[in-house]
Amino acid sequence: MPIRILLADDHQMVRQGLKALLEQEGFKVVGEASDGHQATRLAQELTPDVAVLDLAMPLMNGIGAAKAISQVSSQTKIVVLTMHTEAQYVLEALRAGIRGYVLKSRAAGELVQAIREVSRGSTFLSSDISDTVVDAYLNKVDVPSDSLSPRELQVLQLVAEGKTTKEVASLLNISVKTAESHRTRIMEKLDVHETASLVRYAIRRGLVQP
Amino acid sequence: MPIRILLADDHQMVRQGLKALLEQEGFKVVGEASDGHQATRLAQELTPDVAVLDLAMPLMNGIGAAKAISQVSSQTKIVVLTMHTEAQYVLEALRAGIRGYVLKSRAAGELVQAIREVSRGSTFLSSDISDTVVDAYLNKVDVPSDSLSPRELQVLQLVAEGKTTKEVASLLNISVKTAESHRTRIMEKLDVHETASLVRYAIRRGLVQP
DNA sequence: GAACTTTTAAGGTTTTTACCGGATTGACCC
DNA sequence: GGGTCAATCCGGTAAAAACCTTAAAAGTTC
Repeated sequence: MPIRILLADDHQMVRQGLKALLEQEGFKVVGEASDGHQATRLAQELTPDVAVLDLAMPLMNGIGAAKAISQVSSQTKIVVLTMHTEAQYVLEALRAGIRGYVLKSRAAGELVQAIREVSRGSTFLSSDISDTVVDAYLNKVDVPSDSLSPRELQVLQLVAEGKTTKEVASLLNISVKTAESHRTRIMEKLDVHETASLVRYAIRRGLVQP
Repeated sequence: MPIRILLADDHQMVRQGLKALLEQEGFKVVGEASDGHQATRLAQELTPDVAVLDLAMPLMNGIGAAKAISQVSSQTKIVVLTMHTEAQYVLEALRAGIRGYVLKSRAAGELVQAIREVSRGSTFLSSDISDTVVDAYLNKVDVPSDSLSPRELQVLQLVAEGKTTKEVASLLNISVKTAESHRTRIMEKLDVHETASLVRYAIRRGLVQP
């Protein structure tokens, strides 16, 4: 029985390419998503063996999606696929319980390997990444994790994507007033006072792409 | 005889995926590059029928590579592949003589179609691209300049730094209304509709730090 | 179960933006 | 010289968004 895969990347063309590669390797791509929300819904519906998630996705990024998927489909293993080598991203992913971290700049064989490893309970990190992690561990460089709650991170990402408060509210199924409250609290916590600073912060945190 | 293609994208994994897709369609991928310099060298050496170039590449971006390739291999037609829908990217590409502009967010079929069109001398633009741009291009109307005026750059930077319109006005010794109209004009030119997008654009242009 | 954080929400006020308009200047073109 | 056009400047009004204050469930921690 082939390994069943959910593929999430915001670029359809990239997804189709990866799908072609994975199916050549004998995997079965059972679902495709272009944002974190969709990925979560599909994971719940399909309970795939492995979810391959891009880190940079609209509405909900890869880390958020990983957490959400773990809740709705605990047997689904997660592989993150990204262009980012920085320790900050890697460590955040590891803290979120992600067991596979693969760079888009590497050969497709690494993704294949990662999927095989995580699906049998092991871990896989692209080779450049291992050093980063080891270094960070040895030096005990604890990345300053912001004190924002999950919901706040979600709201922050949407704001940084340019969504109005009204749109944020509707996307999260909460009232406009609640969305405003989240936003206010985020600004308090970060001690910033305008949207522009929020956007720059979100970019530094890797929640959205410049 | 199959259409001979040069594929340039800084992510090997994406390249391999696209290669798989294109070869399924009967194209022949004769070369792969991970930056603009390499793409130019390979184009000179291989004289492919079509070069598919990512816009965001290290060392030399897609536009630069397109110009260089036109010089060293004039019969090579160029298709740009990118995630950017904003008017200024499209216009810059069109001015550089690029005849195919395809979004990564669209289906792979669009890339296939684009390659076929440009290789027989026609043009192809992904459908999501700003209507005004397409209109302007197709009607050969004078292409609206995407380049921001000095004043507009100044305003953009201040906005991206988090200054309120009121502050911008006071810093530049103009009325709030004038600052507003500058900002409106900037947004028109860039084809964006919220502050967040302005901030991200300013960061990409290096006007402000994230 | 007391203390705390998170998430939710509302009412009232202030600020900002969107959309309409116009004026002036300077550069460029025929 | 007259026409055109982009850049810069400014205003009014209506709508939208943000801000301030308050607060109540729900969940966590100790």
